[in-house]
Amino acid sequence: MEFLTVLKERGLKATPQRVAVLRELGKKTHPTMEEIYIGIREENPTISLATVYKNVNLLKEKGMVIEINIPNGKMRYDYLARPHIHLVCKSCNCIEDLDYDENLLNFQNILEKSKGVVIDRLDVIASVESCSSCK
Amino acid sequence: MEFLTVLKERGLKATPQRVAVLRELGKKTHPTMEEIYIGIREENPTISLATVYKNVNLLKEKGMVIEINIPNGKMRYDYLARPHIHLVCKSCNCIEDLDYDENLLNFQNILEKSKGVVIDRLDVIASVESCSSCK
DNA sequence: CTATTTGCAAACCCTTTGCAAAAAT
DNA sequence: ATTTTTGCAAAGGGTTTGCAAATAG
Repeated sequence: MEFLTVLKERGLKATPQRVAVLRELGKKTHPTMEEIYIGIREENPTISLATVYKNVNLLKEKGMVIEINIPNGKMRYDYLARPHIHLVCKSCNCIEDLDYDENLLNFQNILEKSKGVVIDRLDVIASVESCSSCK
Repeated sequence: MEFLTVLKERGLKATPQRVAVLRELGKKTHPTMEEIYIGIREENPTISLATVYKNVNLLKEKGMVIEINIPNGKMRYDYLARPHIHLVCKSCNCIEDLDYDENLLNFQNILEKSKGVVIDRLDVIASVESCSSCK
């Protein structure tokens, strides 16, 4: 299993609960804490919500997971394979992952030069009222 | 006063508390709910925190105020004169407003065309570890 | 005069914490 | 054997709500 290696690399113990959290986050669903909890409970009915919180936060600190802070919505979480941005639809609540494009990289470079800073993190959330999959 | 007109246009009553909320948000400080409350109390010591919440949320619904959802930080609010993006510094907690540039507009256009959507809102938050004003 | 808004306190999330038992290395 | 992690229940923090009194238009 890929996750076992990834955890070992960061010096984290591979408990069944932790692996389950990673597995849930690995699905392309961008779940909330609650949804991760509910998802895991189907296979591991004894996991506690507190454990989910602790693990997601730990994985976030280790840079393996990011928060997606959707306008007027609950916090969602995503397994971070590589940096990407999010397209969220207010009608069907779907979230699509998109790669950075050239324009966004240009934007970032110009900003870094003009302000004399190093951008550590660029959160981009594009919100639409309805998308192609919800009509 | 500008705010009185703006409120009237949206059919909202111009209570002293509401005007004070707008005045606080008009400062370039990107305050939290608590900070708005504390700021107003200096002049209007009887305002309640609940009233601040109610007003900020109402102004948000009416499109006069936006939330700024900073990674790992409290929610901040901003009087929305015209759309802009935010450069936040983790060291000094400052937030600088920046205008959209050509690259960002290109990015938005391309995304709209390729996905067949209309972007209703584009939240861009660039985070830096330290900025020019905090060394 | 009527509809909205305020302020208070209680209720309501969501999230974190302390700690003893369990599990991983 | 040592350190980390779990699960529980309680505490914490921010936000919302219900309602009577006050205020704006």
